[in-house]
Amino acid sequence: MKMHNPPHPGEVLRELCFEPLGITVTAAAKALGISRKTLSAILNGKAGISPEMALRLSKAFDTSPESWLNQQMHYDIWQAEKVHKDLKVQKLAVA
Amino acid sequence: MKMHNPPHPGEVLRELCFEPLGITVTAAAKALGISRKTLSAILNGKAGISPEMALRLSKAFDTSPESWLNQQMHYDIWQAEKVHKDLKVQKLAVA
DNA sequence: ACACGTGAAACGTATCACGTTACGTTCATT
DNA sequence: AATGAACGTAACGTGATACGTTTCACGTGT
Repeated sequence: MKMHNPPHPGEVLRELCFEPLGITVTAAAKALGISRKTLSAILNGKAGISPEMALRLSKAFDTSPESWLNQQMHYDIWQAEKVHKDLKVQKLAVA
Repeated sequence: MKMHNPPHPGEVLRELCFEPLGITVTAAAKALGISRKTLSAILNGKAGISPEMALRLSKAFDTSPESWLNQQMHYDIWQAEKVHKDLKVQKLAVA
């Protein structure tokens, strides 16, 4: 199973949660208890979703922290695969 | 669904992958292309599994990076819930 | 007794999340 | 036209974390 260019979790957040609610970034940041800059960075793909942030989102939107961190994980793996294409690792388990 | 004290991914690594193979930490680190210290820290719960490390493990053991980062994610969430018990967040979505 | 593998600590570097403060732009209301 | 809200962004500092090299102390086997 391949992942093709997974979206940044921040974009998903914006499109799936914030835009439907019509809430401003400023207000949302205040509700989440974080700074506007931090939220802005996430929504614009400049920052990832930390475990603590996943907790906040799960409480605000009545979801699971896992759902947010899973997106972040897939994004991170995809990024890591791009950057570390030439990763030389010896096989340790029998084939 | 609650997670009760999920094990540190490093312990799982040690018990499920390294002990059965009877490989030394030094040799495994060399095979993975990382320092012995870094591997030691992971196996002893002093460091987490980074996306890049998950990639290395997946190549060495013919598994998926997701399986490793998933463990790390659950561990991180559990930790975050312990530390940030009193997280005041306003509900944003309708109940 | 000596060498080797191991765990762990100290130290340095790089990256990243996060906060505060500040600036410029755009848009809407006055 | 002017005021203020909302937004993106930059600078700066802090703390956490991953990673490396070096070093030290504890074992075990030769």
